[in-house]
Amino acid sequence: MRVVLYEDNAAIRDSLSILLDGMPGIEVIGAFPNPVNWDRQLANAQPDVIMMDIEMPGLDGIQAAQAIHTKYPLINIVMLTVFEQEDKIFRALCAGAVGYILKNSTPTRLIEAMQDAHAGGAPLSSSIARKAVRFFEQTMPNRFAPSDAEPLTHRESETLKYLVEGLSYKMIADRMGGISYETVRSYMKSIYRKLHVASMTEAVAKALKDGLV
Amino acid sequence: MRVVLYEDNAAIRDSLSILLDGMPGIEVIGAFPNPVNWDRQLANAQPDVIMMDIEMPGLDGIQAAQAIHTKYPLINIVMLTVFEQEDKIFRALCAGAVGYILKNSTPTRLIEAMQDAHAGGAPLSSSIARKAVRFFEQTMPNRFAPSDAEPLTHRESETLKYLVEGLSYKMIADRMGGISYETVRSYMKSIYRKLHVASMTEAVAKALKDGLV
DNA sequence: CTGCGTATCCCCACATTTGGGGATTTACAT
DNA sequence: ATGTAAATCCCCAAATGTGGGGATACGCAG
Repeated sequence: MRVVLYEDNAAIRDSLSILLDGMPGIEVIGAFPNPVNWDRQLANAQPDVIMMDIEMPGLDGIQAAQAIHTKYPLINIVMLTVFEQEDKIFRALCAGAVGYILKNSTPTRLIEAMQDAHAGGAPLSSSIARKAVRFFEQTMPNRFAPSDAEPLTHRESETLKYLVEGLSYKMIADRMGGISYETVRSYMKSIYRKLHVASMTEAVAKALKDGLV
Repeated sequence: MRVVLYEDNAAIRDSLSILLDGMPGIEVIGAFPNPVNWDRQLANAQPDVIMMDIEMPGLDGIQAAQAIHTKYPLINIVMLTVFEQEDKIFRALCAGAVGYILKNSTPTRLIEAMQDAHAGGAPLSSSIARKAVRFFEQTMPNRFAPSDAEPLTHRESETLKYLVEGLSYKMIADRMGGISYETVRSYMKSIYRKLHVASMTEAVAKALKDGLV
């Protein structure tokens, strides 16, 4: 398991480096005080896991995580932080981080977390995992719920998808292979009936809230 | 810690009962083959944790979980299942379950899971936690992201909120204290400019995707 | 006091959506 | 073969939204 560290505090960075490198099966191939040059630093290194401090002077670890994750989606990024702040947790997870570990964790826990991340898990503390789980319920209470709604046909789903992308009837007609405007209208009428809505905005809101897209 | 079990297989139900009841600090106050009568069964019992089988003949454990969670939001519901099916996981979490444990887990792991749930954690296997975490990134890549968008004024946010609820300009005007249709139009124009959109659907989609509501 | 932003309102012309009717062809199952 | 569902197209009239201009009043910072 190849690891890269980003941590501004030199003492912590060195301790982590030594701790991780001392484990069999773990190799620290880079340890930097900040991720400004992540692109260059990761170009040759092919780390399996990155441990990223959130609080770094002058640079947001979460934004760095987002950038890195976009370019290297296979690298498992674990955020490291002192405090358990809900907003940062969600921002980190949305940015593509797979784990969120507190700095005061035991060395054993830290190593476990890295191995967990590498093995396809998501190292989160219990209370953080609970916050994440609660989020599902709060954000999408209907999503995946057993629904009694009539299922949309293939073309109707397609229409709805384009609608959510903000296209007008005319644009949708074009995008669906140059079919007629009136055909799109037909699909929309069916969608309205099946979804129990009466306007584009309602359809879009329902599609997004219920995960129809 | 007071526990109630729902599991149709009598053998498994009895084993779990004995296993859990044998632990110090754990008391099994009910064990039933299905949750049809959950309302009566839970009225007098005040369990801290419910272990709910997902696959029960004639009754969906997830729907039961939803009903129970709605009435008793403080009870920690842990789903128990044989297979790790992604759709069921998300449905369970959206229904209010806090954990998702496989039946082939070790007795130790099962007990840990119950204690974790009771302690405010979320007992999920590594791979399930990863799926949940991935979900954040896939569903709301922009949500919580540091945004450079112009902030909406109070009235604009209000307008956008109603828009997402599916209201028309006229209805929004009514809902906002009987202000003029033209005023709503003004707000919409500002919203379009600030959000870089040009239609109600785009505005709604952006509002929901970026968590502006 | 002189901007600046916010909140409120107005007009016109044009584009788009909505609700109500239809229609044909193809495919698939009874 | 007969019916049902999907996919495709059409018309009309009315409602609604969009883009372009304005306007007044209020409060607050410089």
